[in-house]
Amino acid sequence: MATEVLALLKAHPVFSCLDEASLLSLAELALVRRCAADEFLVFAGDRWPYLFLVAEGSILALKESSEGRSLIVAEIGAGEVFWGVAFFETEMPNPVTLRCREMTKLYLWQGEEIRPLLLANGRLTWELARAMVRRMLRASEVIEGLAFQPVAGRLARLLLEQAPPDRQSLPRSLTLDELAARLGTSREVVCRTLYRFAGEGLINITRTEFTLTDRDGLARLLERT
Amino acid sequence: MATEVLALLKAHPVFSCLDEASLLSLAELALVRRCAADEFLVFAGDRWPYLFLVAEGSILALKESSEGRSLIVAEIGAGEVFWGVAFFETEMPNPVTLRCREMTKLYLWQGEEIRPLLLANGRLTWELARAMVRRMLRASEVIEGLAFQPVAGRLARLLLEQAPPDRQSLPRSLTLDELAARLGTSREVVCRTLYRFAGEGLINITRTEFTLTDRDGLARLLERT
DNA sequence: CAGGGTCTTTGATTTAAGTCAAATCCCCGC
DNA sequence: GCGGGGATTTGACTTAAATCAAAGACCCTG
Repeated sequence: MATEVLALLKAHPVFSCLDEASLLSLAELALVRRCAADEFLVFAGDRWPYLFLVAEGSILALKESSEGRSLIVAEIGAGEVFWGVAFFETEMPNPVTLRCREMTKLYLWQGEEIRPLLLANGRLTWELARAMVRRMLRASEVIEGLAFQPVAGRLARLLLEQAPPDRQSLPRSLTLDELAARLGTSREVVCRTLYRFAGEGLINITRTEFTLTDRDGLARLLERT
Repeated sequence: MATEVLALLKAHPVFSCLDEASLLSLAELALVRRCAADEFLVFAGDRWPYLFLVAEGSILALKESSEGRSLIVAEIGAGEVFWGVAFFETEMPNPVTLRCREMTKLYLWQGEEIRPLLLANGRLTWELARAMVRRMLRASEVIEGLAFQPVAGRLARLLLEQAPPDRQSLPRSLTLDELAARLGTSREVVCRTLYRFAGEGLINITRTEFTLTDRDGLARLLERT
């Protein structure tokens, strides 16, 4: 089955720089794992020294507060790489919990196993560093939203992101609780804000989908950053 | 004057892994820059492809909202490295503004100049990646604070961090505005919260310093994460 | 030592958002 | 077609925090 990993590696911006031999040895070192929806990969606070590549499904990186609220900080979809902090800093506990959003298949590599490859291959490590920077940019957006934007602004942005730019409608695939976790608020507030948008003619709400009737209006809510 | 850079590089966890020759060529490629207090290095939104090492002074990484509020997300002190996003992702605008907190001297390297060194030297790139992970951990704490903790909790943490663990008192070196920017709130709220702490017997306030009279009490404010 | 400027403190008010509770809706399997 | 369970919606209430305004305190300079 090494064929699948190999194909994934070859197609991936981080790994595609490797020569055939390195790709093969990487493929050999890979561990496979399948997780059911809602299954946990790591809990925040655990040490978890793995780098991984999602083959199918997707994984949520989230933080939980002791009062039971949670905040989703990233979604790692098929074809993307992510890592536990301990992959780099061996003794450090992970700052986020990783949970599968759906049935997910992933390949992982333990830190010590592939460190030699990284140390020997500057290009690979460089590409990995770039992937890290891109994650950091995302974290940066989260911080900006939490610090400067009211819930309405964050919700508007989420709606705009989720709806494909060409289409105006998006199916209600996320529950209010999930939306709330992505915004860092509660389901009630999300619900009210959605209906406020509807009242202002920005969106249309039906049981099965949202329709963005005024993209510019939504975008205007973001300007106040 | 290449001696100073060289000494700094040798002492630094990221660069100390290099051999003498690489260190020398790095030292030669270094640009020096001196900045006055409050001088800006980059504005958020600019492209800025540099990696830098602070020799003296310190630099604040901050975000600003259009309403004039600002949030300090990191402080880069003497001996530490940091980078503009464009150092890794050439076309990306920087997510934070960098501003000198005081008279600061730093050495910087332009992306293209030292990329060959990084690509050729996996160990160096690896150590840089680790430095990135440590910054990411910090960002993660910021997110957690903003998402789950009230201002009081964030302030308590800041006080505990600023006071050396052995001493109980810390000079009031930061203005209320600076404190507010570190917490993501306004000076008035910081002021009130400080006096609330004083009223609860957690700290003592004088014009020149704070005294932590009840560290455990402050720490208890953090548990509610 | 007077005066301007910055920083701090306090009060009054408003507002966004969190919380608790309850009603309703809807999907699904039996 | 019926009942149960999760998800949604709405109302009422509370609270943390933002905002606006103004008064003090302090420091430096001329």
